[in-house]
Amino acid sequence: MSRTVKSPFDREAQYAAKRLAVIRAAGAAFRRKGYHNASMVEIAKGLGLSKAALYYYVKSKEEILYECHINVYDAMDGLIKSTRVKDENGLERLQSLYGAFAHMLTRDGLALLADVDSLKGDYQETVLARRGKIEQAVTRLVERGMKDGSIRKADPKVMVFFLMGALNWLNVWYEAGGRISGDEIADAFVAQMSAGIANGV
Amino acid sequence: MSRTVKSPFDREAQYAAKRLAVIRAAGAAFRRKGYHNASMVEIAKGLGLSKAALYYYVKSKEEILYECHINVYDAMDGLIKSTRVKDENGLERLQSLYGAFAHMLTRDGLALLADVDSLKGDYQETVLARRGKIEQAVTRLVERGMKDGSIRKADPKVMVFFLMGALNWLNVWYEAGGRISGDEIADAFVAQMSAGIANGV
DNA sequence: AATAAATTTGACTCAAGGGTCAAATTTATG
DNA sequence: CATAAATTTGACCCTTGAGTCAAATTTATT
Repeated sequence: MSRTVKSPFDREAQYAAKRLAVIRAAGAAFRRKGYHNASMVEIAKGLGLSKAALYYYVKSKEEILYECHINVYDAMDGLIKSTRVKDENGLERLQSLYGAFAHMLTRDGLALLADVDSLKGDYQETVLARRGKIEQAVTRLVERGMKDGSIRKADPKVMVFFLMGALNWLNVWYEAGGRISGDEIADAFVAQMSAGIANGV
Repeated sequence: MSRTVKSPFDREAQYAAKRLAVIRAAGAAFRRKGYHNASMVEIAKGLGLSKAALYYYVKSKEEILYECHINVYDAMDGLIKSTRVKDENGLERLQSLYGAFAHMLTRDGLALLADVDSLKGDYQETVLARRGKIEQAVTRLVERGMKDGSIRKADPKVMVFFLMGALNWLNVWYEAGGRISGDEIADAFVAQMSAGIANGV
């Protein structure tokens, strides 16, 4: 029926959607087997395409990896903004944000990849910069909490690395549809995170 | 001088020492650039050798990666044994162990590598099994703590993954000789770990 | 149906890097 | 010193996998 929508927008949208599908599929493969162990042919086959077709949507394998990273960081940036609530203290905000992170990472499609080393030049710089931004935002929340007394005083950087580590590791062991649901993970992570840094006074 | 010690032991010891040096150097490179981005030629050059010489000490690149993993797990097993103290509750034991882990990982030479996916067959199975053993040991401590009341009740597995994540991430961001010392890291990690899981009742 | 644009592909090129080997070099031993 | 064993190497082979391209196929447009 309305299969033939012809707005000039349609073509681009179609292309963008397929491009995204390529990136998602590749990302899943990267997560499962690692960047270098997942070949373009495999990824293509998984989508019912030939390798050459992938290059119609994408410039290089490295670009795919780059996009995978950026997609997660975009999502995280979004969560940082959306969990910004006026009348909450540092700890409360961090709880919302951390829970949102955990929740997002347990949904299919988005995963924190480890292979930053496989990116070169600008790609790597940009990704590291983006990751740095996220860490900064989290660090600011922690510092805020230390000031308002909701978080105990300690080295904020180390605290944040500790917390981000748990998130990064999440994508290594967690598999969707397993014994534990994403919601449960998120709750457990928030609990453990906040107990670890809350001010016990 | 006593440069010419000739016990039949000497030759083997020499060989073993060099072999270990190869594995250490490779491990450092793997950590810095990732398994696939560190070439055998590079590793060899770093040791003032040719690539071919490496193969006198080692069967394959994969074997090196395997040994790197095993070395860490051996060390961890050692720490598990040495921190086993009779009259301590679960939380106290876990504090000792976790601190020992963090301390070890901030010393040069040993690092938790991420590239398990690059191992095939028995290599991978063994490494995963070893990692599993470590996680089990930690999980047992957590469960013990839940029974003796020192650790709050929750899903032990998730708790442990959270904690192990922080350790795994450690090797990504920590660089020896930086702003913070290994001891400080260890202390901070123990504090945050135990606050996160301690029983607040 | 004819034409043009968008997709897709098979077949190919090419570089990188792991691994091998016979020969050279160093080190120890009678 | 001569001989043997232990190390090391340069040159080479070979597989894997990323990326390319002209041609084929599918999808829209007139």
